[in-house]
Amino acid sequence: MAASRGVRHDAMRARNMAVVLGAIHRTGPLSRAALAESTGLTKTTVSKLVSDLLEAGAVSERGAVRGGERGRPGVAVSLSGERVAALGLEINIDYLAACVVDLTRAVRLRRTRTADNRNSNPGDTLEALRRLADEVVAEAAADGLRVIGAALAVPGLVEGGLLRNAPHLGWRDVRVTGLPDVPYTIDNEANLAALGELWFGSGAADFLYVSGEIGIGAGLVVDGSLFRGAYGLAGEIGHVVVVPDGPPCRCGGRGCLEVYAGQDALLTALGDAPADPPAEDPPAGLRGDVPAGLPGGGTAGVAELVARLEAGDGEALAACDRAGHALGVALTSAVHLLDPGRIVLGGVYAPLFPWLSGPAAETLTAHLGHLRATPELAVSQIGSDAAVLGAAGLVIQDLLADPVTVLGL
Amino acid sequence: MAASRGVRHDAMRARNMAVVLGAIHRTGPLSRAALAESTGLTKTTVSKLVSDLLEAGAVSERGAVRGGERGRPGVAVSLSGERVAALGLEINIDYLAACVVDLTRAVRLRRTRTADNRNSNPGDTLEALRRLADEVVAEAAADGLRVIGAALAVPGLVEGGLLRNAPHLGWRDVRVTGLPDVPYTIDNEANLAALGELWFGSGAADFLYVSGEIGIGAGLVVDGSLFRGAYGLAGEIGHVVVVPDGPPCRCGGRGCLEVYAGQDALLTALGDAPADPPAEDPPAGLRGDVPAGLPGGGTAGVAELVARLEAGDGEALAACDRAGHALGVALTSAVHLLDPGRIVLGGVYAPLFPWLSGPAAETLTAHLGHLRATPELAVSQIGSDAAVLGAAGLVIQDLLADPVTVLGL
DNA sequence: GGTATTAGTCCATAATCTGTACATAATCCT
DNA sequence: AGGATTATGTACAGATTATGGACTAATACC
Repeated sequence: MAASRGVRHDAMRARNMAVVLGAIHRTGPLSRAALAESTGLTKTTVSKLVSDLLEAGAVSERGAVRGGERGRPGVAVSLSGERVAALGLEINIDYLAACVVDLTRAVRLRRTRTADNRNSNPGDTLEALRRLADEVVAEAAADGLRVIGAALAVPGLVEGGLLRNAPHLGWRDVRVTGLPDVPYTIDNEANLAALGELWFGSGAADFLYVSGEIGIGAGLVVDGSLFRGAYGLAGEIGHVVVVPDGPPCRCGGRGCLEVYAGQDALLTALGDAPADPPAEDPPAGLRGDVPAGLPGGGTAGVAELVARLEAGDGEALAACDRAGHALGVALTSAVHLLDPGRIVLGGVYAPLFPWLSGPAAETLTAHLGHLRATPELAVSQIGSDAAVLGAAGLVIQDLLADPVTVLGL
Repeated sequence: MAASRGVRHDAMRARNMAVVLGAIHRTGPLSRAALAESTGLTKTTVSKLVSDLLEAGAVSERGAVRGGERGRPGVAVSLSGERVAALGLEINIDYLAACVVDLTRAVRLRRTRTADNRNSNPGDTLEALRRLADEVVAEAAADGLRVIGAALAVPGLVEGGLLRNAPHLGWRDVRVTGLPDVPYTIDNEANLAALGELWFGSGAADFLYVSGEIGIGAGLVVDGSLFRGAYGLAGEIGHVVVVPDGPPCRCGGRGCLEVYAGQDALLTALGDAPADPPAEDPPAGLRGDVPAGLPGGGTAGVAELVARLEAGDGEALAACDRAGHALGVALTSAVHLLDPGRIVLGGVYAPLFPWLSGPAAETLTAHLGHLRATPELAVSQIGSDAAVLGAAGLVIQDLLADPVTVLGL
């Protein structure tokens, strides 16, 4: 626990600045008088703070606000999408992505480069990412937007600004450098995807975002903020135990969710590579072949799976059914332990949602019993953009939380 | 999200008061000069704040502090255990408990009344609790201690200060009233036990406290604060799925941890009441009779179980082994989802620790594979007092977090 | 015993918010 | 149409709290 420091007048002012900006952000355009009302500050104080926010380009005046009442009309103050923006970046297994989001969380630019980053050289990949970033920053500048910070999503474990381990990239202990000259942070892709769903998705403030990819990750958002656990490793739902004596998983354990509902398990329905022998003695409800399969290959495979499902292919439907039931078991444990508000399925689960959600919900309801209501199962609204958007959103969040520091007021 | 309010000078002062008191609490006796150094405030400011804390009885001067250095020696300022105290209360299935803890977190009084509160009348039980509370408050007053707040631990679901449902007490929607005339809060027993372990136990700031009782609850502490989930229902480890098609649980689900490792399951080893038919088709590693049994009866049963274990009784050892393995499976899921720092076993698991921890750790390590190191399994240091102590500790915590409000400075 | 050094207090100054007064701009009413 | 009414936003004096340097106090070193 860092020894907390005393606060001075400037901290009080910084706090009030954040309170005013936060009120504008939450409630939408407000007059100075309404801001004074909702924050408990006086009109005088609000006026001074708003004038500084105007100067910094964080807010703008948008003509009169009328409530049909008598008296002088107020001047609406709203977040300005014209001056400052955030840069979101993502390195993933088969692409690089960048986006620019303005202060109103409107997506202004989005750019993706396909690239095979499996076992790539970090230097080369980062150089390509830098070019992409420079490009979008320049385009944003042409729109009058100043990028005030960046965040980078990576498919791996991040600790203290250092990418410790990204198995699918084959990277270990990589320090990211050479990005555009703004403050930046780096975080795990699943975490940022959950935040992306928070800020750009359905708008709920409490949910568990479950992202099916090669592995299966989850990010828990409680009251609008991300739960990370003691070491930042929380949400590893892919290795929750579904069957204690199930087939071995690549993690070294047995019967993990990933074995039943990972991308590879789903794609074995395509008949590509039933690599391992069938599971030994799986209990009822999870019977059937569950090879710890080999890749059916990227998102193309998922598109083909969806095509087969739509065509009513029995094998494909059975694979989804099996995965859905396994997901339901894992979600039962997750609901009891994490108590999420609702459950959002993203990643490859988003296109498969129509076939997965039924079995998953059924199993979940059966196992939850009467202790609590079954949380709503919803599909992610933003699909594969979740992580980049979440990264940009994180920068915006930081700005809203402390505008004085971020904007140098 | 409550609209956050602007802060004024008094909030700045309140914050600094908490910072100063927190520094004293964390670091132990400190001179005013050292406080100024560690908080970043000036000596003048610290002096004024300390003088108010002295007057309120929160801190006391304890003679000179010498570092062997030259110059005028500082006056050590430390938390005062002489003036203010907190009241912890607990209603449980077979007893009522109360304790008084002073500001230094020293336990000054502890009192337990055995009482059968199963399906009791809330009014009668609360009246008995009030008498107990009045008694200890009076005794504390005789010691010069002013009780500034109380917290009550109950075995049930609490929402907004209201006890929504306590199945073992047979209470629903009870509002607690008539306690001594101080501010009080009410919270779930497992949550408060976890906090008790935080403040009165091993001193770790990150852990999952697992409490075996009739049911099995858990409280997750991350960086010194409790994780509650979206609706305050997090940590229900007792109904994590261990075997998807296991025997039915009283919750309506199947194969929950509680079925394998609850107090009743453990006590069936005593041969008291194998009430239900044996489980159908449990997979290897969890084979054996696992009746969703009836009570073997209170802590007396546990004492007998321990006696048999010490005597090397095969049936008892097998029950513990089975429960330990099931616990290991559930903990695997918990570790992946919650990422706790370590795992502390309490409640009836504390006396059974020598027989449970081996199998549990073995299963946990096997299932975690190489993804992460196995968290340390530790035994709770405070046993059955955890919840009352946690309740009192919560009040102390509130005081330390905001001394101005709590002490009326 | 004198000097250096550190602790704690005093007082003038600075930063920020509050509260009242006032100019401004709209609607309402006659 | 014109004045009354009402609400917005700004100006200025006053209150609160922290800062910073000067000053007193107490101890160690020489």
